[in-house]
Amino acid sequence: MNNMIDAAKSEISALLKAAYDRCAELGTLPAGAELRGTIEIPKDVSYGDYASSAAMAAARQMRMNPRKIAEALVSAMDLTGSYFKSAEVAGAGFINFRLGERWFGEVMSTIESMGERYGESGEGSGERVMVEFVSANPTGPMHMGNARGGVLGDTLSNVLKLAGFDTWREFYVNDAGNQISKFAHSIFARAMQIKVGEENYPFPADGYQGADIVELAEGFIRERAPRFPEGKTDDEWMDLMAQYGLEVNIPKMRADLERYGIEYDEWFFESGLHSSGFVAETVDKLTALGRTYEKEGALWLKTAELLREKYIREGKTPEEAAKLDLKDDVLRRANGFYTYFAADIAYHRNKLETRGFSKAINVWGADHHGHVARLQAALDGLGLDGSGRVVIVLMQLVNLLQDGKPVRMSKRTGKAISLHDLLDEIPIDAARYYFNNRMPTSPLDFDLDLAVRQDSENPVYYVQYAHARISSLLAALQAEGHEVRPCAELDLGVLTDETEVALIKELSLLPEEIKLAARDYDPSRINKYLTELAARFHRFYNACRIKGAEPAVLEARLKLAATTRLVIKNGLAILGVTAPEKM
RNA sequence: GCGCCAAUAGCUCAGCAGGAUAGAGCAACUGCCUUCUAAGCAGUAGGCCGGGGGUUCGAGUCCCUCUUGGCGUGCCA
Repeated sequence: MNNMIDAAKSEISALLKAAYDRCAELGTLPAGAELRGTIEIPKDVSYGDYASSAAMAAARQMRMNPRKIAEALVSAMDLTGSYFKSAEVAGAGFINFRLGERWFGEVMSTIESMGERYGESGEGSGERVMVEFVSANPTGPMHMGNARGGVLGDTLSNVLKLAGFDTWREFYVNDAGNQISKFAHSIFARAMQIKVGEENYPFPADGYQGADIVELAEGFIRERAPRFPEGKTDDEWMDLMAQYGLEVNIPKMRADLERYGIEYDEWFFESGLHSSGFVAETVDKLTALGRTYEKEGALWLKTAELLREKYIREGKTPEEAAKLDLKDDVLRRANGFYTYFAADIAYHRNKLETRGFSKAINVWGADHHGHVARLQAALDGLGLDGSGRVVIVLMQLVNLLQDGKPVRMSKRTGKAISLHDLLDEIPIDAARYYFNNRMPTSPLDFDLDLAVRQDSENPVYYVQYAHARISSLLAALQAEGHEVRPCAELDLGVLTDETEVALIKELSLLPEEIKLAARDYDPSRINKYLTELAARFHRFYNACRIKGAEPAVLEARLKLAATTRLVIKNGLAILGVTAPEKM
């Protein structure tokens, strides 16, 4: 088994069950009970390595004092050949287990045999899931929120893959709809201003103000239409401008993301859903299912009805559901165009039905949370179980700070700091670590002055330093003729210092951390884990010298250091952060 | 009004499907390099876990309620 935490826990379950069966047979405990209770790792090592609360959980059912139950179980327990060297009763009825040499040896040999794949598990059983993230509007540069979403989506994809899911990364390109029309109008206005003078042509009040729009207008005239505005209607020009703008912007986005270490399996274009008729077909299907109605020339989705059904399925009473203040949504405007919502329903139908992903996982900014339940309910209405299969990871927004004060960001006024600029300022490793350093649900303050600093203030260096330190250590010992040898040739039982034991236990946690990060859609756990792992190593390093130790101890410690380096490297790889040999 | 997310040390945040004495980093103070990288380590100090009820053998964690803050509630995306 790769996950030595699971291995230890399942052995405890088996030991407890065997002990209980024996007790029931002997009559020391009442028969017919089911053992429950948690098995956990106590915070305080003086309580052992694992603790079971089974006796306390069984107290009521057996009508016995929990301590008496625990004592009966422990005295009937046979630890011979197990991972544990002792089990004892403590506190109100906890059974505390202490790990023995066999378990520590297996942790080391598991990591050795798994190598770069250590951390993998089969939780996902190969299930195909899509992670859609960033999906920024291609009408301008990506901002700090996209920078966070990019790291979150990319890292989450890595975590899911290691947890056994067949993961697909996708960028949804919103190349249709109102934003694009506004984009075209903005470029058109800038182009006119170039031709007739800024004061002679008004810029639309809701247009994109950024300098990038002026550049697009200049580029368009230079490369595509030196004679603009002659020869075509305004609408024709605008179509060409939108097309040109996307042709320039999308490769730029792709390049910025690649520089950031993010690559997608697919860039999926919204326009394709419209041109293939899939949006219209999806809306028609909802209509055929009786889920729409017409009002004031527009076609509406009965969102309120769908949401009430969803909430009742999830446990609300019909009375509670009836009280909620819910609104319907327009799918097709009075002008005949489909809304973004209609396209989004079609897109998710495409993910789940056409392409058959078992889950559609989306990283969204928290400001879109109002759409989560609506989208799920709409897909429920199509019979696709949107409530179960559409997972939205809501990410709180980024507050940019400079000189300790918030910087107001707005794409419309062009005052945002772009991802592109950020990557010019801050090392990729620091940015990737920093943006993944908080749970998605927690707002993130991005302190420009702090992130720019390339010193120990930046937590990524703490982890990287441990890796570099080990690398140089291994090199120094290699120069003296000491090679890292396989577990089979070593006596790892000599690793008895508390810092050594604590380090091995920490090494065993990576697969478990990945499993939990995947379960909770929270890759920031990996940052915390790596910080803790690095801390355990630094403690070991300060407490135990390797050079000059007894040969058997030296070799075991050398192996421990090399194993730690591998685990740090695997962990940093999940984050897309490099593991330097030197610092 | 309704809905979503939050509230834990001076600051920024952890707290793993409810477990034993609530943790880390930063900031403050004290120590540790003639020996493997001091971007490191050891230690001191710092808390009615927003208030109040409830469930439980046991609550920072679950439920209800109140208070405060962020966000949302478009024929925008």
